[in-house]
Amino acid sequence: MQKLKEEIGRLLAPRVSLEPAEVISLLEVPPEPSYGDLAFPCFALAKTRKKPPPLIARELSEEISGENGLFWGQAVPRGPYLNFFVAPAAYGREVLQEIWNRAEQYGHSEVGRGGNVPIDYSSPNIAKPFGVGHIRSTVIGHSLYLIHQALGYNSIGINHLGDWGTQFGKLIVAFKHWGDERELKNDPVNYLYKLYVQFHKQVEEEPALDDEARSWFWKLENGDEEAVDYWNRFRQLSLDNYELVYEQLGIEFEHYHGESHYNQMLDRVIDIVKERGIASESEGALMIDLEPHGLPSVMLRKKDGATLYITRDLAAAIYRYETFNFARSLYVVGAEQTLHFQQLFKVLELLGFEWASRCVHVPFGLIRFKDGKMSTRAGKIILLEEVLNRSIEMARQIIEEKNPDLPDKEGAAKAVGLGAVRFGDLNNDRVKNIEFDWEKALDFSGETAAYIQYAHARICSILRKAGAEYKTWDDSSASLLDREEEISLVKTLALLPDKIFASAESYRPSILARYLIDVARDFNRFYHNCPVLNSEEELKHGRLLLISATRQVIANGLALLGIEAPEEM
RNA sequence: GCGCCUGUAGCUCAGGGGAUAGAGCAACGGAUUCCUAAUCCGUGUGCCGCAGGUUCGAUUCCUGCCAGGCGCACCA
Repeated sequence: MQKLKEEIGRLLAPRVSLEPAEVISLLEVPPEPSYGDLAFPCFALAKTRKKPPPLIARELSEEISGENGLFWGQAVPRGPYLNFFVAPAAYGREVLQEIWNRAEQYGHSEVGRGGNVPIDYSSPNIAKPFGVGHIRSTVIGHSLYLIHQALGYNSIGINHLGDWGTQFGKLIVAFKHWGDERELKNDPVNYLYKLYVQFHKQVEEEPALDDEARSWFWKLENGDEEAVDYWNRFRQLSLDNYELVYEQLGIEFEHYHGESHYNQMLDRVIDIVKERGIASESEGALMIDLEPHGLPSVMLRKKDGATLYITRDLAAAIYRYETFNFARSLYVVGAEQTLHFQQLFKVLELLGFEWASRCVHVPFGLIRFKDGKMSTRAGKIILLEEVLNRSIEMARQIIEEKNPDLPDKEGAAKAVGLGAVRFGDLNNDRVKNIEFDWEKALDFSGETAAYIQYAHARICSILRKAGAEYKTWDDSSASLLDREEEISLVKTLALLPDKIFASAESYRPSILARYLIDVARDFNRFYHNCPVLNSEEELKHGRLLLISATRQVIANGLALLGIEAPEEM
């Protein structure tokens, strides 16, 4: 599509006294394929030419009627638009050949120029179970990691574990009051979670527990041996549990720098803030006044000397800059923390760090039940493990029913089951809240990962049956694709690079996810109307090249969403 | 009270100054001598939350309002 645009740009630019780049940026895709493939709107010319746009469109079409386009067949005026139709032979050959040549690299680029992009994602709170709420950060973050990598950035996955803070005081108190060593050994994470919930129930009757918890956290921050000992055990037990989930999801992090990692930097952060004179003491606490900037003030140090979340986040931000000198620094964290990040970035700016503008909060909506928000404290939560297992089980059942002779049922069930869960989090705009619904989470029809994976598997099946002699590039075969279903599929395949880029620039993997649905839909229409293996020799070769390119696009796209593309299912 | 986000078909959601506003689900009806029917084709539905404003043109941009969600100093 890019070459077509460039050609139109060169052609039109001198006739409308604009730069080719300006013409290209004006081009749009008509709402209806029958109107054409690219449209040049003439509204902008109306003022300078003092003519109504429809007349300009007609005149332009006459002016260029003698020109022969390489990639466009004809240019037809329609109302205020000049509509260009692609020349199927040249265009199809061009697109398919690019995919053929670049293969796994198709859609990738070097725009990132190796710039470091630390991505803070997943980042669960230690000693709390990994619920479906965390999966959004994990899945979206991981996809952004892969997408940035594909654009030539050096992605750096950081699991900013919530392994510090008052919650550890609470856990220690709960464990000392009600803890049972045997139960802890048995099922550590769920047991710690039980204690956490119990603490919050009990504190309503015994408010003193809160003070006790605060004091234990104070001890922890001051290196009390017993406190540190508890902390170490709770932390390690939780980590072991998370790693099982990450392994299942195929995710690895470059760094497991939790909040505790920044403890030794906190004094320096406080010093820097004092040096710049933006902090002040208030009722014994250290504050930064953000009121002049339209934000609530933040507290860096409590009156008892303990630090807060934002203090550690400041340390983390500075650490990331000093370590990675990043091109961008992403925080894939829930929308409920938007204010926190506004405050964080504002403080960085007040500290005079020009790189503050390169820090980006990538927020996402909550997962909710029909009757309200999930809450770790209240024990209202669905475990991710359970969702993943049920999803895989459901996929297994469907395979048993539809394709009982499949050789690798287990592999396919895993790919489809995990893909469904991931896709559910990726296909809608991330800022919207999601209502958790088992039926929807386990539905494999319609706009789902399975729809895309199925198209991929069907293509693989056809390619397996085709002889080896078709596994070569052939110019003339690739030029034969002129049916509507073929052209429309080719045009969709041409969009992958744009979609990957757009996903990165807006930090929205949903753009890529939705695009892959379009690819699969276009393929299915083609598949139902155009026989491949039963076609006449040269056309058969051309169609094999087309579906081979389609397979490549789906495989490349799904890979960037972290979803497997099985060859059979 | 203040701030941020959301409001599009019965449901879940795409789209995003311009050409008749689109998918999936659900409902109903069709398609398999043929490459896996997890598919495809057809049928119906919209004060694009409300009211103003900018514009040749607004569902899209601006302002106000309404509704829902989230957040607002010793949690993370």
